[in-house]
Amino acid sequence: MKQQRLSDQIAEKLEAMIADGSLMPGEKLPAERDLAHRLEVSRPSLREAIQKMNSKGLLTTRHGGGTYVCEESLEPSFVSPLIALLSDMPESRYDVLEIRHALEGTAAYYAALRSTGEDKEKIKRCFDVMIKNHGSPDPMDEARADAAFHLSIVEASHNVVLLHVMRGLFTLLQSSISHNLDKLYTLPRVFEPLSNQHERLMNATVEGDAERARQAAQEHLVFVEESLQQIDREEVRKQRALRGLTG
Amino acid sequence: MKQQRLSDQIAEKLEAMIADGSLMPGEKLPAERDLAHRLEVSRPSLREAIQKMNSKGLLTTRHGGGTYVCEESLEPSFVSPLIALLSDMPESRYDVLEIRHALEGTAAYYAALRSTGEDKEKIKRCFDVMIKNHGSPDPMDEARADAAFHLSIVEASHNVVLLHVMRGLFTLLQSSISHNLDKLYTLPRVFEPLSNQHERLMNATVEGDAERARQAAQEHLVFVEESLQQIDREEVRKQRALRGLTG
DNA sequence: CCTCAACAACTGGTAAGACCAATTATTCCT
DNA sequence: AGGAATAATTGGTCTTACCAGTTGTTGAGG
Repeated sequence: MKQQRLSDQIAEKLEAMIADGSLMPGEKLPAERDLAHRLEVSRPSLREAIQKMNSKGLLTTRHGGGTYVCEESLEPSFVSPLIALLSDMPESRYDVLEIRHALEGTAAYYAALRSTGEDKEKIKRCFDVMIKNHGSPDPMDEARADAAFHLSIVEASHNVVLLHVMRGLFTLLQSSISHNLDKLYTLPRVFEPLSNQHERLMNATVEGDAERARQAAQEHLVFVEESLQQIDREEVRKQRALRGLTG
Repeated sequence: MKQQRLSDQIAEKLEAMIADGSLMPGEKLPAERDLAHRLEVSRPSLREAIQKMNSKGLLTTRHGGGTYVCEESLEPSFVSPLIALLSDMPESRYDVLEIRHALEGTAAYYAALRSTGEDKEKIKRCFDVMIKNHGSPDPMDEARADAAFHLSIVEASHNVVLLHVMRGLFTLLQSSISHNLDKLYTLPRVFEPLSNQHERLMNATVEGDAERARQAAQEHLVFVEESLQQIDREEVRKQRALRGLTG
């Protein structure tokens, strides 16, 4: 019937890259000249596309600074109102874990079925980074590496909606990590089994054994949940001891 | 502290002219070269402004024909950009179903364990509304009632994060309903089993039988997924037949 | 005199190059 | 080592030119 404007095609391509996760929220786009050359279009055409996405709220541009994928408006709509809530009631962390328990099994299952060679390499890379970051001075580094590993598996499931949901959940978790979650990464007796679980999950996924992958993910989450509960219980005991001393 | 982009200033000026009636809906704008000269700006800048207003739905442009003020525009369209992105890809409906498949089972499970008497009453009310709305002139009514029913169960699971996630997913589903999803509610041979599944899900939940509730939810989602695939296949076949007639 | 096809003059679409302005990273001096 | 001047990078704008559809005119043929 008709041919689309070039700027529309460009915008569409960029939007698809955002939707399928190739472009992360907050990520910086290549420079206009660079990107125009790589997409084999002129700079004005690329600019028109960027302007359009800009007015849609998908990109933000700072003069001399660069163009970025907008993160606020791309946040899954459920996270922002929840962040405040989550820091007020720490027990809702278990709510997040319940959801992960349900979702990560499915993610691992489909990742085992659908992952490409590229996906598998990324999963292995994330695993290595996670191992390397153990014992880092900042526990957040380890938490981020952990999240990146799990998200690489979600990405390999090739379910774009799932990817955005899980990203939102991890954002949610990391924004409230200061409570107790960081302890999970520092306790030595926890790290060993955690690492083994991660390895089993990775192996089952890259080998394409869907059922084993789902199983591994679920066992992992059960362990995390139990460990957290234990940490919380110890925390409560410590608080009580302190109150005993002061009162 | 302004330093507004020139293209934004131009767009603003044009929007003001539309707002105060200087430019009537349907009216043709001067040619780009002409207008650029009259506004004392370059043509690329003017074009960027036009592109932006184009993506806002304020202007329409026909190659070689001219640029016109859109007659009837300004639908609210205040959905999140992410939702808009994902709505454009029809296959994301199946992504949503995969996630629901994982989540609703868990939701039903915990709803059976944790729901209060008040929760159970609300679930029953939503079920009745759903039955009553069957055959409504607007299929969207039925879709909304369906969503409300499922959300009432999620609510009864007393997992606030899960509730927010599922709300987001239903928004996503409803925003892309026009594709095929509405057919799901209109086919008579689909309604009966759908209704039975809903009833089994409700009964298991209010009776507190967690495992049966999870089972019912999962069977329901499997059925929905299969039905949708079948509808899509029929749609493809119909399109092929049409092409056969015209070609 | 009317019809219609070819042509000419718009109009928007794309491209390339140049220069300005703001930001960011680097380097050098104190 | 700290901070200011500077160089490199990046977005913002302009000019020019040419391509591609649309529209209106014109002129030849009925």
